[in-house]
Amino acid sequence: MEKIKQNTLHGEVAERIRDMIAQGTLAPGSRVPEKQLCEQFGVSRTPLREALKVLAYEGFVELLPNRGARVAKLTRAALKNTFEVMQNLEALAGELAGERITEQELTNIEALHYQMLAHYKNGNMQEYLLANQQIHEAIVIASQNDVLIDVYKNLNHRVRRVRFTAELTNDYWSIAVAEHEAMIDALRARDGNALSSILRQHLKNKVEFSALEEMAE
Amino acid sequence: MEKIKQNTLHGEVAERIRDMIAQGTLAPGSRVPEKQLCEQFGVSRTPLREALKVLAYEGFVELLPNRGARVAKLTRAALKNTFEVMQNLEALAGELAGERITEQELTNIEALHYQMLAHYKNGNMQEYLLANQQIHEAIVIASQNDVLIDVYKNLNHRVRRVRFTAELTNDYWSIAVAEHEAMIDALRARDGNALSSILRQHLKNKVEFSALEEMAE
DNA sequence: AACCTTAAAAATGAATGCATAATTTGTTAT
DNA sequence: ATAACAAATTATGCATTCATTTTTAAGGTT
Repeated sequence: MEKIKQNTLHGEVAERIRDMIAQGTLAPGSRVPEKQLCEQFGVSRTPLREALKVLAYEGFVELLPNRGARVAKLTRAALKNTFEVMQNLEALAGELAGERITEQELTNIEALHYQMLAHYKNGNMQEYLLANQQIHEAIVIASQNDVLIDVYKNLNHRVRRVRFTAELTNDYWSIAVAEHEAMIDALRARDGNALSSILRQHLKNKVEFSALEEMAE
Repeated sequence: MEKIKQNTLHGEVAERIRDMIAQGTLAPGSRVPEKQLCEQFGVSRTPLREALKVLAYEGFVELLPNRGARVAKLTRAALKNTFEVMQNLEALAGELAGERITEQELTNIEALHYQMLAHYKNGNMQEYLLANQQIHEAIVIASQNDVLIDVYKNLNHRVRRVRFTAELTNDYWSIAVAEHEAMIDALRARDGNALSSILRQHLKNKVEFSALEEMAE
């Protein structure tokens, strides 16, 4: 995985810790050992602690006074809540994208869509999920609302671990693909309202059928 | 104003800086002088810098590598985007609150509502806006969705400066009060859908009529 | 006088050091 | 043997210090 070069040390450290949490190297509920991570990253405690403050506000860890940081548990309730919000944000994004999407963005999403279809035909679920994810992100970006984009990305970050470990049943998979077809149609027609309701339904199905909530403890 | 006791120094510092930004003591676009603030608060640079990392994530300041922190400008576009998202989040909150609000929460909101009406009758705009704000927050809390609550509070924080400097025209003010009446009715009936659409309209009106977007530079 | 170059000053980013709180370990008493 | 207490170890929170970068200022050149 190519890593985006962060200008700041604490930013780099935060990114590394986020990865470790997403990959499960740092188990949920476990404490974050400052000293050990410092040695591992070859940095002092100052930038590491700064990174922890940021991660705390992003919801990746929780800070207990005089007890350091613990990896936040992604409880079932938290996952449900996060999806509930993301669902709504994507619906808003769709609505706005209908009015604001550029030709180039549309072309790009279409390309991703066809790639995704190919992965579906090949039964390649990992690649499918990746393209799928990129399409959803692209729609959010097409909303041209920076605040929406930021908030969405943060929430997406928090749940990315479960997003890519989901198992799709064949039945649901075909439904999802059909819904994606409808999304593309709505985008081409610049029909924000249609796109919005398709997205809302799509994400509701996703949570229901892919048993995403089962993935949290 | 009573201040909530923060356990951590950096949390306390962050709160103080937020206030300074909200009150305009730290002007938008100006740099945040670490040394000066350290002396003023009587703390060292470490907790102050930790606070700045948090504030950057919250959108109050922006961090430039090797150039420290600058107070983020609340541009008109950013304000518009923020309201766009908040509007949607409140609509979602209303929908959920319809299903989930507790008796006690409802009673509390009713009480706030009557307080607000009193301030309206007295023409006390500051107090009105405060009660208004508390009602909106209470509805969001009644959604029982912690993620939603967190995101909403953060966005609300960012725009609080303009929220309380808004000037309401008498015409709009009476419309707003009527909409609030409808909100209370919908809540009492536990009608999430109705509440959701009332909130959506209410917030759209608020932005339009109170000329909130004019308040940003 | 305006502009560029260069040196001094100030500010930032990160490492280290110190005091305090929490955790672990070892001992003793029941 | 288990539980409770106490000492030692460890980790955290904050202050201080050091190195690097940026900003400011001065002096010289055109």
